[in-house]
Amino acid sequence: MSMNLKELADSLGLSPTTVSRALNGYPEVGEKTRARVNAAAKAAHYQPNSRAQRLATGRAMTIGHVINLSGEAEMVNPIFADFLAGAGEVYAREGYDLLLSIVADHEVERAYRQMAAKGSVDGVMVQGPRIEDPRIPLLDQLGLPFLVHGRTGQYEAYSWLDVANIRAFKKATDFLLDLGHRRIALINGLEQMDFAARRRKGYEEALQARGLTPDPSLMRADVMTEGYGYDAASEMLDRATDAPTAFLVSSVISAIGVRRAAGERGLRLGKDVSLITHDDVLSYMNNDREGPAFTATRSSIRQAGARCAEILIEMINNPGQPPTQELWEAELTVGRSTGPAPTL
Amino acid sequence: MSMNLKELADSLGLSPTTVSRALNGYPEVGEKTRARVNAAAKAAHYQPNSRAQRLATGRAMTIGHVINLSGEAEMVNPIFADFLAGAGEVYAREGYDLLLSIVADHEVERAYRQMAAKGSVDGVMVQGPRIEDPRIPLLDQLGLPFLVHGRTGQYEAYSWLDVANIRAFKKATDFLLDLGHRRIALINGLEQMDFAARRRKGYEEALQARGLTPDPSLMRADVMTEGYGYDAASEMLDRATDAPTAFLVSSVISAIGVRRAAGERGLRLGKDVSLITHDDVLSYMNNDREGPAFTATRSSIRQAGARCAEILIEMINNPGQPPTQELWEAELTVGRSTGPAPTL
DNA sequence: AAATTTTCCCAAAGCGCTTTGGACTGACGG
DNA sequence: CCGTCAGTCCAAAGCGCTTTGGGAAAATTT
Repeated sequence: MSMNLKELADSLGLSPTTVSRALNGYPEVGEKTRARVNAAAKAAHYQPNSRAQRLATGRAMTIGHVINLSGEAEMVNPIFADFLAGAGEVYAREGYDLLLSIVADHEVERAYRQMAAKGSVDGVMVQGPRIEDPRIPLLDQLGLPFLVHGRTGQYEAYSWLDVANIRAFKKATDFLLDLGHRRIALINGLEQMDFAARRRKGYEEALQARGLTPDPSLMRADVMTEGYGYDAASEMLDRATDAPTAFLVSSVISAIGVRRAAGERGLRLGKDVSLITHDDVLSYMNNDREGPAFTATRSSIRQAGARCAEILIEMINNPGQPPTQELWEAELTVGRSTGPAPTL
Repeated sequence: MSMNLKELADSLGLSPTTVSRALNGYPEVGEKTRARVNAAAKAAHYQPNSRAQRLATGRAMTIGHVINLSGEAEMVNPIFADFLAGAGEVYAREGYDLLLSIVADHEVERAYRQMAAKGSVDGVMVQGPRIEDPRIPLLDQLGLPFLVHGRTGQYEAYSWLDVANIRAFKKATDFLLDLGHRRIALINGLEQMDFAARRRKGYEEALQARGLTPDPSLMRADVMTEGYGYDAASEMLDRATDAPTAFLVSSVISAIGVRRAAGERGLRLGKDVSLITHDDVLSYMNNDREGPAFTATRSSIRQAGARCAEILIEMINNPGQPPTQELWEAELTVGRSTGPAPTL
């Protein structure tokens, strides 16, 4: 057991009250005394017991992240790791702990209710919102401060940070159209995900603006694994007629699968077939060695995590403010995976 | 604010003592009373305030995971997500919270010291141990129960769970040798990592057992990104003489990079060049659609996470026991990425 | 029927902090 | 010289739970 407040106070000949106030920067304590206390605390490596501190202050100094395993395979979305890294950095700086709860879909509600009832967090971060996401009204009702990374369709008054998905995918589609591509496939995330719906919208709007009708047979939606990208691209590329000449992919991981499918068929990326992917700038999937391999709409998930953490802490410290909403643009970086549509 | 113990007790005409005991299963309470209390607690959705509970019991009911960002790029190792998913499931089942701290290398010690001093965790999980890992003596000194996923060279008396890396890579190398390969490249993890050292040992032992001398120019060690696998394989495959005919890779992610390098050169996996990878069975990198794409030594990181959590909780509940040590075998599953060595 | 034990419950004392409400200085103005 | 007022410090009361040490009633023994 390490030293506690009372022992530290005794060793200084002061009361716990004064020592506590000195350490927490309250004004009712003499400057020489404060200096003495700080020195002694540092020397003794004193750290206030967080369990006691939390009970006394009524604050958990903890932010909750509930991550739901998606699909039957109960997959962990790999972007969570980078998002957490960004957010965790800010939490540490601000003295907050990060409570992580990884649960199956049907356990999510219980996890939030429990966090609220047990008082183990001061606020929660919501990731990967659906178009209609029950978590938003739930958290509203529970009175737990929360920030959504992404947006959801139905509600208005909540705080969020999102990338401009519609504009990003519109821009990407325009880029491919300008290169002469007309049959562009969309390898998207699950349809109920809000970001996927927005990206599809951007894609469709760009096509329609040029008088093209989106072809449902070129649009796929699923959990974005490597295998999914491979399967979807394989099927499309093997078509006798009307195979796509370009792919628009929602994740670097699936893009790798698309590249594999193309490679196996002897198709060179950027020559025989083009590909643009959304790039979350995942640290272990760096798309930027000697120039980006994939042309991509990019927006760092890690920076988003950091900013989300800042906003949420701000919300917790200043309750009762109107919602914060922040929209980030994704930039289109041209890599080696795009080129003019092949002329037959 | 939700209901607290005192209010619940008042509503039942009982003392907080009795209600607490009833809920926690102590024998000093009548059966009818206990039933009444449980019913009322359920009806009121009563959940004990965890801040108070933790202070009173002196237990944090929390396990700490300190994840260090590796390398200059401060990368998040993607296997953490799956490991956490496995462990998190067990924690939830056992009523433990998961405190996640993601910090740069030089902050790791501070993170552990703080957890110990502030009493915010009952134990910690150690991942990715180095050959000489300062965390082990540190945690020993701090008196914090800990479990290591992997092993470390220098110490004896600590608890760990590890896969038999030497045997796994020996088996994989033998498999390639049996196929006639003689120039086998090793695309390994960072040298200071214990698992990487063991895998190299297995690889070298297998070669030496056949009278072959390991060729340093065919051995690489780095953080296992996709780009690293691509670069290493590209360089080796472009050699005018003595290019490898097979690759042994420590991670599916880097294996994807190797595959890309081979593909770009028109080399077919399993025909022109062979590849065996270690497969942590990451959920979003499924290597098992219609038969495994890669021949692999596999061991589920997620199952390891779950088992690690069980062991650690066991250790926390029964202190003073001798260390638990568990060694898992990795199975070699044959996929489509291996074939006989090409005859020139 | 008295003595003992068991059963079931409660009052009160913590857990280690923060925070409220004084109390005691010395300085300062009238 | 007394009253006022900052300036410093402390005692004590929580925060919401668990746990120790009884105590009264009921059950059992003698």
